[in-house]
Amino acid sequence: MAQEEIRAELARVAATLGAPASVVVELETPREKSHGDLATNLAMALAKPLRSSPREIAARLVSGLRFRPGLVEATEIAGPGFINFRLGAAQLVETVHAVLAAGREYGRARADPPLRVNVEFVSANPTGPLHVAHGRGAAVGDCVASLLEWSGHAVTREFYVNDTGIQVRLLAESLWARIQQRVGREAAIPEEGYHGGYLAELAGRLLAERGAALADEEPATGVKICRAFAVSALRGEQQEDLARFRVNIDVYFDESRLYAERRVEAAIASLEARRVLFEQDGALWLRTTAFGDDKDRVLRKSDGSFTYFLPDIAYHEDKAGRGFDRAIDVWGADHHGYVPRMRAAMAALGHGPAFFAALIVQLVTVLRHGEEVRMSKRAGEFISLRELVDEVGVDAARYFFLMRRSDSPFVFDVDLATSRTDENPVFYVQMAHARMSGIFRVGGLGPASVAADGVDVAALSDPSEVELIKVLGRFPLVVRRAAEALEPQRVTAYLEELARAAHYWYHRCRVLGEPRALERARLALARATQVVLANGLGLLGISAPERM
RNA sequence: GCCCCUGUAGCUCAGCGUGGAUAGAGCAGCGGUUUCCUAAACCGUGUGUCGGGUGUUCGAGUCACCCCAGGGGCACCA
Repeated sequence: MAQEEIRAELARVAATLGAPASVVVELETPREKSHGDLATNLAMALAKPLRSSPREIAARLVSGLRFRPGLVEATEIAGPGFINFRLGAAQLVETVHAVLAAGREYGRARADPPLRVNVEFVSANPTGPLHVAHGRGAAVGDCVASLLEWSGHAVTREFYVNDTGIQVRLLAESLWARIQQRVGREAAIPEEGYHGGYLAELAGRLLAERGAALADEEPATGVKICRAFAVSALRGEQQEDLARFRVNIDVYFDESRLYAERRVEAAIASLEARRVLFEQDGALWLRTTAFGDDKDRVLRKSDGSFTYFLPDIAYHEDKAGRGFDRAIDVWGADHHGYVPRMRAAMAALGHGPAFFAALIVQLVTVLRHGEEVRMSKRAGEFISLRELVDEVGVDAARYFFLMRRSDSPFVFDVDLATSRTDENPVFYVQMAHARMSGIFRVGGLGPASVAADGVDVAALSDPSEVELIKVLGRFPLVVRRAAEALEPQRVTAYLEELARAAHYWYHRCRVLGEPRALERARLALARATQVVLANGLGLLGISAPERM
């Protein structure tokens, strides 16, 4: 692509001027059209290390640049030292060619070096159905994973299952109480337990499976049976919900495995070897303050039991042990205070700062008919992911969850998500794709039959098509930036911009029935636009409909 | 009390990590054009204390510090 060629040439010339390797060559698309198609602030970034004025350096850079014919039409130095590039007209056709040649692969990149990345998300306790906030985490985690795949990395999608501990015990006791109630006995659900109606339903299923005699078991035995049944049933439901939400988890990692494989002891031993543990007041502490945390943390309490922090450390150490170069966790907002200590623990174990990253997913509130739908898990009333998907569909749900930064609270407007107007961004983007498809349908042409060969450059001269092609050309850069920043909302923002350019072009330029050369050129552009829209939507896990 | 997040146009938000050219988009509003491969689109229209202040810098929405407002977190809980 033109961007990569220009970037490489800038880097080459900068090196001949003695630029340090630490200065990264970045190209951007200027807001102001008169500033050209691409611009770099490289000369300004080099001003300090080269001890010269930005404009002087810019002049030396420009005089050294050698581009192949047709790539760059004009280069100019502007403002405080920007170098602006105006691409040659042939670049437009090259973009169309590149899109059509790469097809479904357009926008994918090769990583250097490719990394093994573990993206852990949702990780809900197996204590109930997934709710809307899990849905947001699922969409974000899945899309971040896809972005990294598109950038050439090897990604594993992972879900951590808390199958031990107090929450699961309370779940089992709550189900046991429901069993007792079913057979007409007085039984109270533990105060801190699970009061949702789904447990009453589970109790019915369990009784049907095991017979009424189950209720006469010793409580200890009964609770144990309840526990196994509930965890398995609820986990199964969560998996179904995720599958329906088009999320495919590669690895479900059970917390119990950490104990079975003695990973917890191994983690203590590793920390011990690094001399970052100390004992105080009968407890075992990790000196996280030596790694940026604001206080030290207990790993093993004075009563001998572990805090939750320790298995979490063991779990992340296990990820490293499985060969992952990066561990990216998608956590709910209530865990954000946990980030510094986990980062500190990873540093204490000798992992570099790039190993661990946490994405915080903020709360979701649901708006229906202009009113907030209140959610409270404790009272057993909340909107499940399933209900939301039933109401708005997978496409709208995923798109909405992805269109804002994950760390800012999100108001999900159900009415907007289901509206068939251009105010609804997912409708607007999908409609652009459907319109491109419509051209081929009406023309009786297979989209795949369109080739860029023989396309007459000069034919695509309307400003709307020049603009559309430039937007198409930016897609690979957008994907790369979104992957680096772990920010899916950059892709939705881009798709809206692309859809806008496509709708604009569609209304301004007819395709079918134009003179032959022009029709061919425009068919190629329609196909290229369709491909990029489909690729972008596919990256987000959203369908690209042929008609709507 | 300490920590984190948020604060940008009437509304919803980009932009902040890597400071850079007159701070952007969508929606809503106002004025106009058109009704054609999909169900409306297009053109024009913005006097924003970038929450406030101080500082660093040739240059700050972006970095540092302080303050204000809203939300979240704080444990030998999970």
